[in-house]
Amino acid sequence: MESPFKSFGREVSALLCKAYGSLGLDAEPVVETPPDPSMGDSASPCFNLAKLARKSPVALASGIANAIRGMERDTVYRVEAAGPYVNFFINEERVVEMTMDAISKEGDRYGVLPPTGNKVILEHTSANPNGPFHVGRARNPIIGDTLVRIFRKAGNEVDAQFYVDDMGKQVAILAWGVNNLKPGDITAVEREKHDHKLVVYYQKANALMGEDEKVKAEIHDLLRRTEECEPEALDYVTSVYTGVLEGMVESMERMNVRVDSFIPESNVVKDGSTARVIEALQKSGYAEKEPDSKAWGVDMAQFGVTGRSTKFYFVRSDGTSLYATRDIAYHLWKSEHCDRMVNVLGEDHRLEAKQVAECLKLVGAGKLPEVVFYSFVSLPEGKMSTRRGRVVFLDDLLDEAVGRAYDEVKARRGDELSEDEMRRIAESVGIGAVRYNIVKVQPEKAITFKWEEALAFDGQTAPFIQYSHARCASILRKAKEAGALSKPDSGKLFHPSEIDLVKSLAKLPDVIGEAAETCKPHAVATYAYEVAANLNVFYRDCQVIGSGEFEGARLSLIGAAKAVLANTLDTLGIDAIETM
RNA sequence: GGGCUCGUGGUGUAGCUUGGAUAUCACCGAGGCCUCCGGAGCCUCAGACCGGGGUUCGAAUCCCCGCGAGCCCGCCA
Repeated sequence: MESPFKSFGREVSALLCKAYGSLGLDAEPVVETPPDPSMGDSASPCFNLAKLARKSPVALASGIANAIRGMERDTVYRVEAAGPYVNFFINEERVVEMTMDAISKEGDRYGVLPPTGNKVILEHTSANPNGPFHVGRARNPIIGDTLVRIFRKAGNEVDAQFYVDDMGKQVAILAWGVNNLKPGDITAVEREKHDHKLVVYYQKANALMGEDEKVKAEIHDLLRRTEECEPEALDYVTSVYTGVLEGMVESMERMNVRVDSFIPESNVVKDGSTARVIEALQKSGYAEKEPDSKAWGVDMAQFGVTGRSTKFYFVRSDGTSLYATRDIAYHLWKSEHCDRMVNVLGEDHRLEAKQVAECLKLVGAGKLPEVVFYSFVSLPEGKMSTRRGRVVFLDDLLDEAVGRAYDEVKARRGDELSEDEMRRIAESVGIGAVRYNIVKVQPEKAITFKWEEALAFDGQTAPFIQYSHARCASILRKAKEAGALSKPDSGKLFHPSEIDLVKSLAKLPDVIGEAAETCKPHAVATYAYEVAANLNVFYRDCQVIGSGEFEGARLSLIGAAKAVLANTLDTLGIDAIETM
């Protein structure tokens, strides 16, 4: 069923078109949201009509409003001319009825859109499995997983894919290090997780490679063998990186991030698709061979790329493929297995993504990926750098957040909750705070990591939203204990705070749909806060339990708000807890 | 040198796609609110569209020129 605001929006446009017609105005109506709710739910400015009709916008507005007042209406309750604007007020009774009805029918599934029949392959994280996540890299799984959840709620079948770079330099260095260095060569780490224990081998091997020609030669030999997909070489690196990957998966799982498929890069070499991509590019007419070399490239200048070098190579002088070549093959494969491709990439991949996209066109791909780029997270003292030891590991951030959440719960409710309950709540609150803090900001904005912001539990944060949800749960529990028998009656909802809350609940399906359409996870984060804030205002203004004839309606409203908060939090991958 | 992205109160941030009325919200700061369903809450006050041009009746929003920050310009990934 269509959401109240969608119906309203369509009706407003239709009414305006009819009014324009009856007044002989040949123009496309403009509809916008007024700055203040007291001015209505939608508005149409009449400035652009002034020239056309040779009348003042003020006169036009009142003429249009008068014309519309005579028309039959459904969700549009009131039409008013206010200066040069025509303001439309939604029929609040209908909004309440439609929304409460939908929520009571659909329950937890309210906000889940009907199936689109589309399959979406959403690639995210795809980090080199050579060490633990730091908070910069953590932006990828959080944005990615939130998008996965958004797309699922928007009615799509989604495959969340992690493209594992098993042929690259990073894993080769790691593998060499693990197999050639002794524990005495490296500095010990406290954490038992494999990604933390193994990354030090990578770091040491990386350093040695720069000093020792023999090491460099051995690593390059290994790299050459993995690039040729020599089975022993691939097994060799795989046996090492799986340990790191396990550690990374563990961190992701702790954050409620789940990947459906791990696709090793070597797949697209083994199955011959990379070779086919190379051939297709060579025949495309846009590629050229380097003289006296097997190397091939496409000059990207013809596609608007500028800079010191515009040449994009897809075959090396020794005839082997490059990372981007294989990435094209991978994307070609994806394009044949889904209706929509979405990638979450760091901003450093912008040029590569452009090169891949242009080449996909050249080889006749049916569709191109939609890419969400995110900017990097830096520290107040500068760029994050693993080499210089200037990093904050994700695991440390999660531990710290959960620890602080634990202190908070213990201080508030230490005497009524069991140790186990407090631990569970702390985990949900701490993890939620971290996820929300990262996802609430537009991906393309750079973030400077500050502990006090990452660990904030009040204001626009996950704990605030979780708290609102728990508050609903608490009221419903209390009502049940008190044996509240009041019948739901949405006709009894008319306090302004009740209406505001219902209006925000009504938006959920639109918010999900729009977030999926525009790939904007932060829109859901903003919405979650809006609902929670409206809930708290309602809570302040309206007594629920013991409110007599209003009790039934208000209990339903609390139930509806709880369902929306739970569903919205779930979309953000944050636990909707019953108590905290 | 060239390109891409970003720039909104002290700090962080929404709005920018599709120009429109008084620019959203949070943190910090100042002041206030529990005999009442959970104070991780609520209320009041203070404070911002990087600069300059242009388009327009109208620009945070579109265009151009600057400035500042990030990222990229490898037969690496």
